[in-house]
Order: sequence, then structure tokens, then C-alpha cells
Amino acid sequence: MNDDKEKLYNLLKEAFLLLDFGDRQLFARYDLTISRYYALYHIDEALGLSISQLSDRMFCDKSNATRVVKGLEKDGLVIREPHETDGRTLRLFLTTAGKQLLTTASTAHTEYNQSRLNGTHELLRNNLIDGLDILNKRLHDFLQE
Amino acid sequence: MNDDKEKLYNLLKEAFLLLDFGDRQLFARYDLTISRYYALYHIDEALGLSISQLSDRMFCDKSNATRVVKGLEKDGLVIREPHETDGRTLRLFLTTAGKQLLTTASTAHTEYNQSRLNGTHELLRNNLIDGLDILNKRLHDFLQE
DNA sequence: CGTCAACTGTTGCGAAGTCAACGATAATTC
DNA sequence: GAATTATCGTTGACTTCGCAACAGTTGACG
Repeated sequence: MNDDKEKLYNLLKEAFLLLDFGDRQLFARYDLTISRYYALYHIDEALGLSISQLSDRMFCDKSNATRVVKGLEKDGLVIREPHETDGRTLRLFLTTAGKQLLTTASTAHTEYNQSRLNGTHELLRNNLIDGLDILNKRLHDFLQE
Repeated sequence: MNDDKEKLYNLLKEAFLLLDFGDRQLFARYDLTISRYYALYHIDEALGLSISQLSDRMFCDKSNATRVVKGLEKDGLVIREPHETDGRTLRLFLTTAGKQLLTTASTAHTEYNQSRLNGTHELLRNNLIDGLDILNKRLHDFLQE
């Protein structure tokens, strides 16, 4: 049935917003929004990446990445260095304060997820993780066609 | 592993944004945003519902529902009638233009999903639909605790 | 070279979301 | 019945996001 395909979007939106709601309140304790947190997360994961690369990883527009990074830099959590050879691009790094805040928020997030997703471990592992992974690959390929 | 729980959010966000991106462009052809489309969708599904009920179904704030409905009413797609007995609430209905537009956009959306989600039918049915359903119930209960 | 195309990061703008507060009406409680 | 409490829809202030346009830089091609 095609109902499945209609249903999927609503289920995804619901799941996303339910997770979002909790995360927003959690991260707010550290003066972080969800975007700010994941910016730190991705910069830490790929030190020296550019604004464009960050926006790709965050699935957001470059303009948005610019603004988030600008805020993080103002708060002393991120530094932007000009690229050695390419005069257009910037390279992003975490400051020690940024690394520290990320570690703190990240462990809090993990703990939070532990209770929030309690009892769904088998479900996540058996159905959702792999299923979403495949779905996303399919969606990604579709957009490139 | 806890990695699963960290991974879930990213996978969900990715899936949601990938779906979102396509839907936004699709609905734009009908002068609809995703919010506007789903407002029509839910009003049609539960004729006469209130702003509060609509916001519950759309997982958004009442203020947001008010504004979306206001825009739809201005475009002659929705009408708001005062409730017979309760002077506070409004009842929402689709106009014939609203019903027509919903039908058109809905079939386009279904067709679009058919090619977009092509080859993932078994996956959706076997893993994602039920899995997300259970996950969402769990998340919902968690927020009420 | 020189020209044109492509890419980087930035900004202005409009759409859309959250949150807090408000008047108006209903429901509850004493 | 009066007073308090809760609910409904609305509004304003603020934030976030995507899109289009932009100047500056790099790369490709004649």
C-alpha cells in the first residue's frame, strides 16, 4: 500500500520532533542549541574542516553554518583560520573551552539518551539503525539522479 | 553499545531533512509549504477540529497553527467557524478549493514518494513503520514521566 | 596570459518555529 | 452564585532556517 509511504513522513517527523524537544532542553543547560552542539560535534570529528564541509555534515545551508560558527567563535568555543593555500576557505577548530564544553554536553546527551531510549535497544539495533541507514542512502541517491 | 543511541538522532535528522527537502520543492508548485499541506491534510482527516487539536496533530505550537490557518483562510482554502456551544474554540473546515488543492497535491506527493522510496517497500513495512511507531510511543511516554 | 565558469563565505530577506503573555470563555471549587 | 482555575485562540519578541544575490578567489580553457 502507498499508505506506508505517506505514513513514513509523519512517523519520522514525530520521532524527530520528540527527540528534538528533549534535546533542546538538555543542551540549553550548556548555553547550546542543537545546531550549536552538532557544529561543535562535527568540527571535533573533522578538525580543520571548512564552512561548506560543515554545512554538508549538518544538512543545512552554508549561510546557516556561517552564523552558527560566528556565534561559537564569539563565545570562544571555535576559531576560524584562513586556509594555507586556498584564499577562499576557512578552517575550523575547537578551542580548549570548546572541546571541554563538547565533552560535557556529549556525556550528558548520552546519559539522557540512555534513559530516554531505555528498553528500545533491540528495536534500534534490529530495525531502525540499519533501516534508516538504507533509507537515507536511497533518499540521497534519489536526490542526485 | 551507546553508539546506537547517538547514531539514531543523526539518522533520523538526516532522513527527515532528506524527505523535507524534496517535499518542500514539490509542494511549492501548489503554493503550499509543508506546514500548509499538512494543515490541509489533518483538517480534511478530522473535519471540524479545533486549532489546538490541529497543533497537536501537527506537533507544533498553537501559535504556529493559528498563523498557518490564517494564511490558508486568506487564500480561501479553509474556513473557521465558531463552535456551537463552546465560545472559545473554532472549528476548521476545508473549502471546495481547499479540498481540490489537497487532492491534487496529495496525489502528486504519493507519486513522488513512489519513485523516491522505490525499492524500499519491504524495508518500510518490515522495519521502519512499526519500529518508528514503537519508538515514538516510547518517546512520548518518556516526556510524560 | 585573459576570459569565463565554479566555488567560498557572507549578507538581506521572508517563512516558520518557540516561548511568554494576554483577553475571553468554560469549568471547577468553595 | 462567586471566585478561582483552566482552556482557547491570538499576538509580539526573538531565534533559526533556506533561498537568492553578492564580492572575492581559484580553476579551466581558448
